Amino acid sequence: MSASTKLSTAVQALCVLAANRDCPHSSESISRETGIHPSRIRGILAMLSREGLVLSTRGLSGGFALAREPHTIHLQEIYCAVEERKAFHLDVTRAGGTKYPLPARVNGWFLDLFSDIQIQIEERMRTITLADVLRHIHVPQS
Amino acid sequence: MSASTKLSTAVQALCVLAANRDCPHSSESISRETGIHPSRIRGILAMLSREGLVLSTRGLSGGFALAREPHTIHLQEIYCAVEERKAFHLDVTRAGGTKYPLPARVNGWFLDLFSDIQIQIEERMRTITLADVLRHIHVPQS
DNA sequence: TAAATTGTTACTGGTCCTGTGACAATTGAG
DNA sequence: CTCAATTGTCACAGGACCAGTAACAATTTA
Repeated sequence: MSASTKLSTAVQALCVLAANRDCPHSSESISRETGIHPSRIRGILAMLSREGLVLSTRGLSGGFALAREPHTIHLQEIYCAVEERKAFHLDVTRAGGTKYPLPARVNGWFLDLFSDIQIQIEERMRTITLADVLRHIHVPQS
Repeated sequence: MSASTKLSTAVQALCVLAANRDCPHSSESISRETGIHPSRIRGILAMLSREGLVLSTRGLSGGFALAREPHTIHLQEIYCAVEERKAFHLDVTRAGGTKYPLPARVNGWFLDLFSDIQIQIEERMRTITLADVLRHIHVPQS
């Protein structure tokens, strides 16, 4: 698969944060709106926090909040924060080496093609912001 | 992942078939040139055979051969013959239903976006033929 | 009749993802 | 200060998918 549910979970959580920016949201409260396990939400929002997309504070009345305006948060950032692997990649564990020149050459060609496609996809995702998503799914922004 | 090694294996096998079109190639002989297990090659070439990309004959002096000219075989056909899953897809096992409207809406939006990207990728792969691959990896065509 | 070959199935092992629980670290309230 | 709430992180089990391999029936030719 190209995109795991992590990406969807991240966007859902960001939508919750964007819907009400007055106070931080706990993983519990986000879970109540999405049905996703709080621990999972914490794990994914921690990744977004490391990339500076959300702010997190511990302790009483702590929680998560958007770090920037929704129209400045791009889908590509969310994707890269959450997914380690490339969107479009090829498993080339079999190097081939000198014994089998054909697989080495074919895999090399594929790697070039796929990294090219990868760039195309990321460019496309860079044109979509969290504000666009909110508009499309009709979530009122505060 | 987006593309398994099946796609690479399929292209490698097609390159072997294209390099010498005079006689059918057995899975054994293709294995000797690629290092891939004969059973795996048979499985993948059976998929290509079902889609009409290669011809297969059993029995003595049987084997596999290209069904069409290399410049009429497009990468997109190979891909679709070999991969069940979409190149760019999202696991949306969690339907959400009426209890959680947010995930349902976000996942629906993602499905639209991804099928759009999928179309882009397939269009790109439709512009690449087996003959192009052979040229790029310097395999002489007979 | 026998040998060679494909087509298909089953099994094993590995990797990744999801869901879940647990607990230390941190922070604010009283 | 003490305690409760919260994040950050780790560990574990279960499932899905894939690669690699072996085995065997079906088919075809010599």
